[in-house]
Formats: sequence, C-alpha cells, structure tokens
Amino acid sequence: MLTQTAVGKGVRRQPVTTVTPQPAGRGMHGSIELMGVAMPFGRNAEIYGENEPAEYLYKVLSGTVRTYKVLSDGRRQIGAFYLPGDMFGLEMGEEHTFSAEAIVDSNILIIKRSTVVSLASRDNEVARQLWTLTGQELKRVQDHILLLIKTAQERVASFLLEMAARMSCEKSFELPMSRQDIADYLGLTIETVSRTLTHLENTAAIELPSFRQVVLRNRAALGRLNA
Amino acid sequence: MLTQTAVGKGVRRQPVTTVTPQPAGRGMHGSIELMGVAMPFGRNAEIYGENEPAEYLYKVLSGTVRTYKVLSDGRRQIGAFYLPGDMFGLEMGEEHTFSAEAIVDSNILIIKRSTVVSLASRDNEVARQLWTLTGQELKRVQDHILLLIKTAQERVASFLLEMAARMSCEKSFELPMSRQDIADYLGLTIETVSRTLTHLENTAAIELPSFRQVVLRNRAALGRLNA
DNA sequence: CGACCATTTGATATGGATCAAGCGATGTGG
DNA sequence: CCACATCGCTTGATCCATATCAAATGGTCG
Repeated sequence: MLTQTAVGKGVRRQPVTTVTPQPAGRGMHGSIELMGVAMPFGRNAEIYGENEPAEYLYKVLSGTVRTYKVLSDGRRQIGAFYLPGDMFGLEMGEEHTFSAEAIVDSNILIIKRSTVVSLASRDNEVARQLWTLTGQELKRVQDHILLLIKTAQERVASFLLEMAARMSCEKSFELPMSRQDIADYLGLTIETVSRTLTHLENTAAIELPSFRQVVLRNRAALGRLNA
Repeated sequence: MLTQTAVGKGVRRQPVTTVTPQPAGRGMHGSIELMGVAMPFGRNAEIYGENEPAEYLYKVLSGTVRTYKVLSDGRRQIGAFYLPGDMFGLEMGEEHTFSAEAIVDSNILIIKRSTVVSLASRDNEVARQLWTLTGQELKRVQDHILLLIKTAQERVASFLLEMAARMSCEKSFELPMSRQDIADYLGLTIETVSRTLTHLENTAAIELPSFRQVVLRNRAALGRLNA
C-alpha cells in the first residue's frame, strides 16, 4: 500500500490575464461568477499549491482540474476532479489544503476571494452561495469516503457512473484523466484500475474503444457493483 | 473487505425537553448556541436517522456522538465522532446524509435549523458561523480521506493522536467508543484494530491499562507512523 | 457463580500491491 | 517513410497486509 505516483512537477503558468466576457454585476444580489477573470492553463500546469495563501477561488470554464495532496512517503491522493461548471479552491482557512493542476488544457475563471468574502458580508445572497458551495464540496468528500471503503470493482464502477453522471452522458464519454489519476483518486494502483477495467469489459459491462473512451454497456451491472 | 458491524439498533429517546441554562440572545450578533434546548440521550440512542428531514442542528454538551452510514451490504462506515463542544447535524440539503447516535449517555443541545437559517439571512455574523461550521466539517472529512489510504498501523496511530489532541490530553485519556466503532471509523476490522493496538503496546508506543484507557508512551513513535 | 459481551489471540485465506515484462500508440531523427 | 525511442497502458507472476474464521480470555452484571 505504498507506491503511487511521484508528483508530476507542475509547470506554473504565467497569469495571462483575460477579462471575462461576463457583464458587470447588476446591482445587488450579484452572482459570484461575475467577479472573475478567465485564464488559460496548459496540460499539467499548476493552478495553486498546497499551503499557498488561498487568495482566489476558481471556476472551470473548459477542461478538467485535479486537486491533490502528496503524502510524506511520496504517495499522491487526488481529492477531486473538477469539470466545466464546477468551482474549486474555496477554503475556510488562509491557505489551500490541496494543490490544483489542470489535467488538460483548461480555461479557468479566477475570482478574488477577498472581494467575494467582503461582498458576502453585505449581500447575504452571496453569503448563501459561499455556504452552498462549501456544502456541496462537503457532500462530495463524504461520498468519496464511502468509495474508499469499497472493493476495487466497486470503486471503479462507482467512478465510471459518477463521471457519466457528471458529464451527463447516457452511454459514451471520454475520460479526461489518465489511469494513474484514476488510481490516485480511488486509492488503488494503476495496475488494479487497468485490470478492473479489463474485467468490466470482459463482463460486457463496459466497452473501451480507446484508452480514454468509455462506453457503458450494462449500467445495471455497474450499478449492482456501486453497492 | 466485507464484514463489519450490523447496525446496533438505536433506541430513540423521547424528547425530554429541558430549557438551556444559556442567557437569551443579547441583541444583534447572536451566537447559534443561544437558541437551543438541551436533551439527554442514553447510550446507543438514535439522535437522528439517515434521510430524515434535517430540522435541527446539534451541539454536544457532554458525552460522545457517532455519525454513520450503513451500506447495502450491511457494512457500517462511521463518518465522525463528536466530543463535547462539537456541533453536528448541519446539512445543506433537506435531509440528513448520515445517522447519529449517542455512544455513551450524552447531553445534546438541540437547535432549530429554520431559526438559525432565517436568522443568518439577517445577521451575517450568524451566516459566517454557519459557513465556518460547514468548512470545519469539510476539513475534518478531508483528513478522514487521507486516513483511509494509509496502512493499518498509520490509521490507528493517527486516530490515537487525533483523539488525544481533541481531548487535549498530554498522555492519558479514555476512549468513549468501542473497538468496533474505531474499526468502522478507520475502515478496518475489529481484529486488525485490536492487533495493531497490541502491537503498539508491545512496541512501547502506548500502554493500555484497560480496554478504554490509553496512555501515550512514545508520541514521537506514533507521530512517525502518522506519516 | 455463571452468562454474556467485548476484546484478544491464533490459523488461514485472499484481494490488491508489487515486481517485471510486453504492447500499442505517438513522435523523432535519419 | 521507416527504424527506434518513449510513454501510457495492459498483462503476468508472486508476495504480503489485512480480512476471515475460529477459539480463548477477561471483565461485568445478575
């Protein structure tokens, strides 16, 4: 239970500032997203690092992001994947507790934390949004815990169903992340993930036309594993 | 990886209402705790069940509480232990996502959710408290995930250090929960927890004067395992 | 004392990790 | 355009940590 990925050294992108195409806040009851600036991040680019001051929060406009932590022994645990529309990087404390990287070329909306927080103290609609955001994250992490106590098959099946749901795809979708990313998210090794996928394919539960492409053949079978 | 506890059938307590000894709210900027009512729960009494409407939030005045989920196969995952001073049961959605039980005879402050939430929409100090609470919970669950990917020794060591810290005990403290509770929290079997504790005792890292009593003999050794 | 329950201890089984090739894409230089 | 390196993934053989099954122990309460 010791070897997983050594950290893929994230290449930090220069903040190529790009003003958002969003309209300016319309008086009261602003939406958080209206206060941001879009910025492109290349594949594997670091968005922020663990223990850095949490000055911004982020919204995925396109692409995919992973947040992760590297343990003292070099193992990496992926906390979450964020898809277009998802927000991440909101912290209660002053520092990020995870690191964040773009998995593929991504466009990220960057929102100044202090702006949002101070606005929240006046506009309780914004305050409610902050709370909701934190609460969604809490729920996601709670579900992640339930994943981590399951068998390898169950974890992989749950993962596929989760991704399918979040990508709102009936049958077929493309995984943006590598096998190693999946392994580090599920608390398994890359070999076990690979073997399990192969087994699901042999069982006719899924089909894997290419490394990244997944076709759900028998959702019920996966659901049964989902426990 | 399949057998853990069957649910200990929680005995629901009748709400023996007891007005809190707290002073009434002093104008604006009320503290959430000022709005509650204390209620005693016996050992293993259910405080609320999964999927029940989340009408209240709770604060442990004395005793200890566990929150848990029972999976379809009968396994139980404990989400958290709550000690005196801790609040729990706050949900974003309308229903509880975990069940809650008193582990030992406990006194619990019960606070009407709707009161707090509606107050939060006027008093942004209260709103901030709600957010902070959810954020603390998020952090706790994130740490729990990191626990679940460690080895058995590391999990048990981390658990002991966590409990020692939360009970603010330098060396010696009494565990309020059973081995089974610990096992279900750490994602291990009761046998593995027991063996690991014995091993830590043989290694002179800890001492176990009785089942529930723990003495930290060599905190550094535990810390090394903590990873 | 005797019944009961939680815990420990022992023996064995097994799921997933680890170690080690092999394979199929993609890209690079000749 | 082809030989060849590289990278991400799969497949195979073996090992080991923890689960499982089973029994002994000890503490508690009538």
